[in-house]
Amino acid sequence: MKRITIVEVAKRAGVSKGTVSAVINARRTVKPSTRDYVLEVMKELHFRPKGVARNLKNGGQDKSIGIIIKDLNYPFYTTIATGVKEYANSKGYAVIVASSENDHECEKTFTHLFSSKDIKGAIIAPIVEGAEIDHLFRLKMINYPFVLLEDVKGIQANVVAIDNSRAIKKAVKYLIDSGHTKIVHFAGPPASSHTHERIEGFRHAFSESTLAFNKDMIVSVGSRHEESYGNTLKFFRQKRRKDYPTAIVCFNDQQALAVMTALRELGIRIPDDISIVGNDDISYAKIYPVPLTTIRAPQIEIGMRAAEILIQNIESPTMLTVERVVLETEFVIRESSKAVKLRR
Amino acid sequence: MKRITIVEVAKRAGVSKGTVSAVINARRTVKPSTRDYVLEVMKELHFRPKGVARNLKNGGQDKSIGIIIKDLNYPFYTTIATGVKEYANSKGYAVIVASSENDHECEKTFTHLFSSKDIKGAIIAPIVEGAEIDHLFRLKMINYPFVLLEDVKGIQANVVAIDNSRAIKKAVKYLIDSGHTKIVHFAGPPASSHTHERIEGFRHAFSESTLAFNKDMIVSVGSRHEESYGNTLKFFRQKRRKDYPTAIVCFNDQQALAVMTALRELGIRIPDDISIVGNDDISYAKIYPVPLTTIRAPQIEIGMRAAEILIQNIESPTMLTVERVVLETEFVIRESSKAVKLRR
DNA sequence: ATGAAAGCGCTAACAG
DNA sequence: CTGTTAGCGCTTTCAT
Repeated sequence: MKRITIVEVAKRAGVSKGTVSAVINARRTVKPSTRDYVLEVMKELHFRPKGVARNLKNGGQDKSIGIIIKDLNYPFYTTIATGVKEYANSKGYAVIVASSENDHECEKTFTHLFSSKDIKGAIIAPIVEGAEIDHLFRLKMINYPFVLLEDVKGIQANVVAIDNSRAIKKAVKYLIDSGHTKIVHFAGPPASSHTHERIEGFRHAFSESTLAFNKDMIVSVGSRHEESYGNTLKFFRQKRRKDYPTAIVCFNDQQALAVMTALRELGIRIPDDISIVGNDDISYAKIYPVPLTTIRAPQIEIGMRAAEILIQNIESPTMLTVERVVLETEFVIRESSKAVKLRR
Repeated sequence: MKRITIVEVAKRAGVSKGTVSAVINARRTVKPSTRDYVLEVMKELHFRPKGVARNLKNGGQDKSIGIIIKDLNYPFYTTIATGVKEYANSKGYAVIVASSENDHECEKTFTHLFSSKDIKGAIIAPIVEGAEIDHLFRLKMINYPFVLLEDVKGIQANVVAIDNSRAIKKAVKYLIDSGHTKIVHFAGPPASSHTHERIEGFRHAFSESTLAFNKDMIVSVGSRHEESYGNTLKFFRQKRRKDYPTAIVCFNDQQALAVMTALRELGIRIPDDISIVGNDDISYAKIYPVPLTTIRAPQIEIGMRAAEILIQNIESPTMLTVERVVLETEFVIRESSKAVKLRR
């Protein structure tokens, strides 16, 4: 059983391909009666014209780009996508978004899909774990324009990112400066490069202070809600109260929320007992149970810059040099953190 | 200046089209030295193979569907999309999402894009305002499978939706039963069909009670944050305290947040002075400044059902009968509402 | 290991 | 108004 084509329809309707084509395209040059009949036959045969074939002749003029994010439900990413849309739309590009949900296969699938559908280019928040990057090389081979939202080792490509290390450093410095001495970092998923960069930043902050860094200050907690919530509970239950940290630097705002929830459960007050600092500044951070002190990544700007670079590459007839832009973060102090009073 | 094709590359590299094709497809039948040379030429010419042409021969076997939502940053929609993914992935389909951002032209663009790229089908949260639905008719004409997330007058199509009217009715009934007599509805954007259905439900609830409905109980407030916030302020400022309602039924959770923010500004306490009821139950509703009493729409289930129907239609060789499924909502009581005590 | 040629399914002129 | 025909840019046998 093979696919039905325009030829079958033509034959069955007793007209020529050309006519069928005309009715598909709603051209007014077709006599209503034949038009209706052809339509009827199309319905009968359940004929679906193949877009790909239609586009071969004239096509390729649609302007569309794609963005592959890691989590459709994390506002950090959808806000970046909004930035992308903002710029892209202004240039006449439609943007479609796909989410890998942190699955590497999924990311691969989408890069293939985009290129094979002639989506003109892609912005990719890459999974960096297994360093499996054949699919990115493939894109390079076919000169498919793309920009990464995170550095990927081993490939030279456009990147727009933030300096995670510096961002965390700023936060830790603030904490230290405001008197905290028992600070821990609740790290993200081991597979994420963000996790490592942030750990690095945390560490560095100490090397620039009088406090000593110590491996126990890094606690692997993860970022999904259940996971982070559970790990936080565990962390505190196996500690005596006097060994509690006075400040927690969280991997991101999502984790911070789970941590807050757990602390509340444990009867630990924020910020009186413990200060919490998030990361990202998603739009909901300000309405958190306690409005969250956090490190703002300029999400809209990230999206816009990425889109700008991407579209430049798409429209350039020649190969452009690879760009790498690193955007600044901003430390936003809200109510989840405070200076430490002298010990009781 | 015309587009570079495989022919130019072949000519320039002194090989045949077939060979170039082979290197593009990373076939191992090409001698490394010629492969490298061809690659070089490709780079030089900045050649981007056209996916559309590649897919014409074998293609059309990729499994992909799209969903067009109205707001990329409203968790209600992204959660539906998550439901879609869940089901679709289990059937081997990739899903891409597009957001119309409430713009009708945008919706149209995406339906065209999807069908012309041979995305196999679409789930659409339609803008219903201007009843401009040529694009949907076009989809029907080419037998393109799609399912709507909202009824659209004048077109017979698959729909999976919730009963907005009944949902609100439940909420209002609860409010009335718990002693509220001064209830208002903050309505959504006039263009949305949800707005009208919800107003309808609000109205109906009264006809089934001893209280009388009155036009002033419906206040057009909108759903975007700034707008709702401003309108709420305005509403209360032009009223004397004793004329304040005791309960507000909000259009959706997003609006409810803006309303809460405004009330706080005005020194009105929730739920002591006024009860607030939202609509949707987005995941953040439970961490609102005051955890929000709301009407839960089964977002994941909506997505999954829609995907199921869509994929059935995609895979069926014959035309299936149109389905219309209406999912039940659930009233979730949290802390933003309470029974009314006898008047002070 | 590479070249030559026959399509893939549709659209776009032109003829008629 | 409708039929005819020549492609669109690539993939794929099948020879060589």
